[in-house]
Amino acid sequence: MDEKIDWRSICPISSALDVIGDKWSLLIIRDLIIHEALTYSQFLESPEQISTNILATRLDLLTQLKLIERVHPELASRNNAYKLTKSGKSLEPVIKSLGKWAGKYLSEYHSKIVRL
Amino acid sequence: MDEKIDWRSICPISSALDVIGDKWSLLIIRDLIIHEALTYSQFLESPEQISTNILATRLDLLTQLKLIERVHPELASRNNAYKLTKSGKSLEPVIKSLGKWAGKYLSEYHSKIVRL
DNA sequence: ACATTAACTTGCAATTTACAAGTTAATTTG
DNA sequence: CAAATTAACTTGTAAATTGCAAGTTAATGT
Repeated sequence: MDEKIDWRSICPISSALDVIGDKWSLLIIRDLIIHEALTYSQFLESPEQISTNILATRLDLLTQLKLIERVHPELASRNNAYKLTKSGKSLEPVIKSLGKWAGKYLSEYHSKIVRL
Repeated sequence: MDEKIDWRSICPISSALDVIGDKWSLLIIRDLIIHEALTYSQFLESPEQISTNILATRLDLLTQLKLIERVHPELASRNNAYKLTKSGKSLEPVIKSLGKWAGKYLSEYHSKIVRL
């Protein structure tokens, strides 16, 4: 599977969204910030309940763009966890400030939201 | 039009994505960071070419959640621009650091991307 | 060696998005 | 001030994406 991205413009913000502008990609990154390394089945345990086909295509795309990689690139995929690359790790401050924003400004609409 | 959000979990990151986890919402915010205030037609001029129905539904949702508001709430919609609220404005550092990330880590895949 | 399980893949229905065209009310123009 | 224009949407429908259930395959455990 070799996914090509259709870049909408030269704007870096738009380009970031061309890659991670969806409801799932940043949750994968979030899980890897929290847990350091996770296998395919472990991603499925997150409370948001991603479906298997979406998880597979997102892991592929994030791997292609080198936001994540296998812990043991030389080995077969079974029990071979994913971890963040430097690129993926550098999204950590973005994701954390997004979480802080949400805790502050969305709690009015979502009473159970956790505030970091 | 009264859109209800289906919050996937209590996680603030997940909740942020429930609202702005798509390819267009943050571009609307981006345009308002750059231009301070924009009308419906002016949003359509951005290079990414959002379609009219998507723009209308996103403007509604962002208005409902008070990330944006009308410049003149008391007047009719024609020529009545939108601007950021405090909530919307506070996404500015998130969006800018996302842009910086993209300029640095996506230029390898998107040769024309602009680096901030 | 046999059963189980992890990591996907596939098929299809339900949603969402994209594109084109149409509607309505507020200006602007003659 | 009547007619033409335009801003701000709305609607219809095709295309693409997502979500759900089930199936496949290879590795591992018993």
